[in-house]
Amino acid sequence: MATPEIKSVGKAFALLDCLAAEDDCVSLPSMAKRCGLSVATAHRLLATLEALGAVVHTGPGQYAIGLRMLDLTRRSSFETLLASATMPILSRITRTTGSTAHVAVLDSERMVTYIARSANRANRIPTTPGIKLEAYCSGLGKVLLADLSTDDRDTYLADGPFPPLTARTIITPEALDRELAAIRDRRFAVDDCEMFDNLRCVAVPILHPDGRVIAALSASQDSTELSRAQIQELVTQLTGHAAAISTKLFRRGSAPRAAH
Amino acid sequence: MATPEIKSVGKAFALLDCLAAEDDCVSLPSMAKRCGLSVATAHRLLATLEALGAVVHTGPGQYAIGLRMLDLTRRSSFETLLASATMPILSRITRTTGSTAHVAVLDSERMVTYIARSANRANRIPTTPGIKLEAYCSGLGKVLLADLSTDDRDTYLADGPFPPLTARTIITPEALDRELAAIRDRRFAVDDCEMFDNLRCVAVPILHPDGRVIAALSASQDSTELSRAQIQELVTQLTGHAAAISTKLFRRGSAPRAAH
DNA sequence: AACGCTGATCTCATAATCCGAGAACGCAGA
DNA sequence: TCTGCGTTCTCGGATTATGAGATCAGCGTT
Repeated sequence: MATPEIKSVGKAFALLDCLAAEDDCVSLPSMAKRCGLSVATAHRLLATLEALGAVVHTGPGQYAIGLRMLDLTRRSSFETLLASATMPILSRITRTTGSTAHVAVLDSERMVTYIARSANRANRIPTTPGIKLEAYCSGLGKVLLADLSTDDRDTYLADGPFPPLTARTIITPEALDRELAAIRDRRFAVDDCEMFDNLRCVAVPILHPDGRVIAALSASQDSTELSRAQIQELVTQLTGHAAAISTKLFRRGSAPRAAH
Repeated sequence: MATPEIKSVGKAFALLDCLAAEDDCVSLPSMAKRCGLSVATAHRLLATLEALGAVVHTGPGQYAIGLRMLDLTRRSSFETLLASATMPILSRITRTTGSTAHVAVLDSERMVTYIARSANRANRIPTTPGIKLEAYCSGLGKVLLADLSTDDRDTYLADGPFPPLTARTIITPEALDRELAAIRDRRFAVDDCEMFDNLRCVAVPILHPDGRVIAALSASQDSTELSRAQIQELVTQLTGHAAAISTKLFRRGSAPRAAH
């Protein structure tokens, strides 16, 4: 049998969810009902959470998330979490395929922010965590751009320019727009020596459960070591890893038990 | 007997504390030891937290705070928490003393940011939540300035100027420095019609358990209704309320049980 | 290739912990 | 004073958590 779950902890988080939901302050009985708990149990749990500083009881019918919760997340951010969650997987990709692997997100300026990487021996890509590079010319960037809203994408394409970094760089807004549509269609991007000569790269999206692209995962290799024929297999592998990352990040097991 | 605490929840938070502590990733056995838990128990709790998304197991010896924790605190901030925790107390102050009551913090520009207020009927003070006013001329501001480090205080005093808002406003850096020293000494500030004519105000610090001043609490009244003789009694009341707020915010009951 | 290490996972009987209905309480407004 | 709402408490019964140790899995070493 799988490891049994501590039910009290799940209930405590159900209550915390209620408090974090839009309505700022809720009463104990209403939270109890929403979480399928008896009033007595909800009270005990809230009293415990309050003693721990995770919840503050500010008055009748008023509970709120406490300072302790803020302290616990003070050193965390989506980026650092993504980095630590993906590092082991990046290492495995490098080990099994010989590629340099990257994870990146798109910032508000439409630049690609590199979150983490695992380099192979022949790595030539000058990425360090936190560095920002142009989006239009890399596999990661194109995957991330492909999921922009139509408006945002049009703005990006109109803003240009897209200077050529190699002979194969996509440099016209029209061609880039077609490329992004193709990427949305097949759910992965290929950078065929568009950023560096002789460097091929495959990138796939990392998805939020709601379908949004929240990050991208890529594997790069010298074009002498990654033939076009091998690309599809690499895509399959990366897609699996991307799904694993998504699962790891968003796993959420707390179906509120409906009381009789 | 007082409400019994759900022990599992306390243990879960002890583990979360380990993860939030400086060292980013720790192994299960080391966390178990640090929290005084058996390996089996720690494992069960971590598995539960992982299923809830509160913790991510990124690899052997690597656990980290999960996305769920970020989601729970997304809508919270110290300021909103302070506001909801103090509102009921501000109301009570207004009810029992007839004063207008305020809570405020100092921002990075040394301006007083008003967090919450409860106005009496004759209120003339134009404060709304989030508004920022000068610090040198109010009770709240002076309490907050008094706790600046010597360097920061000197910088503030040197930066000036301090334009007079009434005939009693403290306008020279020397006098303000002396006033702040006196406030540190007696642990409360009085604004004797320094900001508005005929408006007296008493302010006390709200303290972090480590002694730092993190916010201030004030009560203001028309000088015809608050004689200088009544000030000391008001201070006593406010001090009690400030201590109650501090307790409410920082309560922390999770002594890790030392295993035999 | 077998070894030893570290960390993670599982098993199971024991007993400690948690549960829930309902009653009582405190407070505020009608 | 009465009513309503939200909170707090009580207590026996049983679900639930506990912990030592065996097992498993991965990795770097001898």
